[in-house]
Amino acid sequence: MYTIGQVSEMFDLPISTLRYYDKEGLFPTMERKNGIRKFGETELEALRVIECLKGSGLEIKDIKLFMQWCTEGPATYPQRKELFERRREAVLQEMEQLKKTLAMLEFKCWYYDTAIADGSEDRITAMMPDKLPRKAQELYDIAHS
Amino acid sequence: MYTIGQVSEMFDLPISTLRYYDKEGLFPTMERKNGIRKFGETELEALRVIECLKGSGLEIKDIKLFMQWCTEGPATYPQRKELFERRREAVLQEMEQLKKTLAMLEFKCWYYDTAIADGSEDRITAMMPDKLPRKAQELYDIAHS
DNA sequence: GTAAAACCTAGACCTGACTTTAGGTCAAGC
DNA sequence: GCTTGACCTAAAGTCAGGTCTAGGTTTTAC
Repeated sequence: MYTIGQVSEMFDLPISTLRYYDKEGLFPTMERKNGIRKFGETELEALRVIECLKGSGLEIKDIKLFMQWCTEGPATYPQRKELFERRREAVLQEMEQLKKTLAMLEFKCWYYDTAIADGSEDRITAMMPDKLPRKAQELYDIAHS
Repeated sequence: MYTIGQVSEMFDLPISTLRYYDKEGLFPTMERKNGIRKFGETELEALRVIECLKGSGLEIKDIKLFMQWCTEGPATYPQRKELFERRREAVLQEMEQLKKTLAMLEFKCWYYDTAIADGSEDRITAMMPDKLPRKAQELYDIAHS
């Protein structure tokens, strides 16, 4: 069993954030001793899941819902499974989007490298949008797809 | 030249958001006619860059700074290049993080699939943390790395 | 030439996710 | 037993990124 301060160190999260999560109902079965929170294995695993679901773009109030399901036994396994399935799809989409963002950023890196070498953007703009060097064209096409 | 309503449709962004971007200084050279905004090619390209930089996690006030540089000619090419370079690194990191998130989500999908089949989590928890089936173990290890 | 649709501004409001503050309680070391 | 550090609560404050409102102007279509 850990205190809030120990958990704060372990997860590198401010104590205020842990208390906020608790207030929002993210640790529905956490115990206390004289008012002081006792974080057990359940809460540490909850925190791992919170970071994961947050990273997938889920809101706190929906994470709370999941934590609630976890207290309701096997009957909620299907809901929980479906939640992770949907988050998985959201993350895959986000990754696709990031690939385009990355292509745009790399295109812009090439763009400014070239502009610096040339001293102006004139030569590049004359090549746009479809007479760029192979590598640059590929990035441009991904970014604008 | 386009009106704010046309641009709103083209980019699927609320008109209020375009006005907000303008107020925040993201279109520093936009023209007006009788007070009415005229979006030109410069502004459309600015919007593409805004979406890209926003997607990379950059804040509006920093995007504004970039747009400012764009009005200052070739002297700011190096800053602009460096900005894209840094955003590129941020996005690569974000992608790494998302891979872990995805592994966790897929692990949890497997977890609940198995729990549903078993009717309880007992058999799984007995296998944790390092006696899981190969595929599940791989996901678990990535997620907890 | 007039009505409706599309535009404008300033400023208030909203949401999510914290963070800070003020005032108090608990526990560990001396 | 007392001080100090770690804990507690409720409630207010913060910040980013919008969104909405009220009241007014401009453009477009008849």
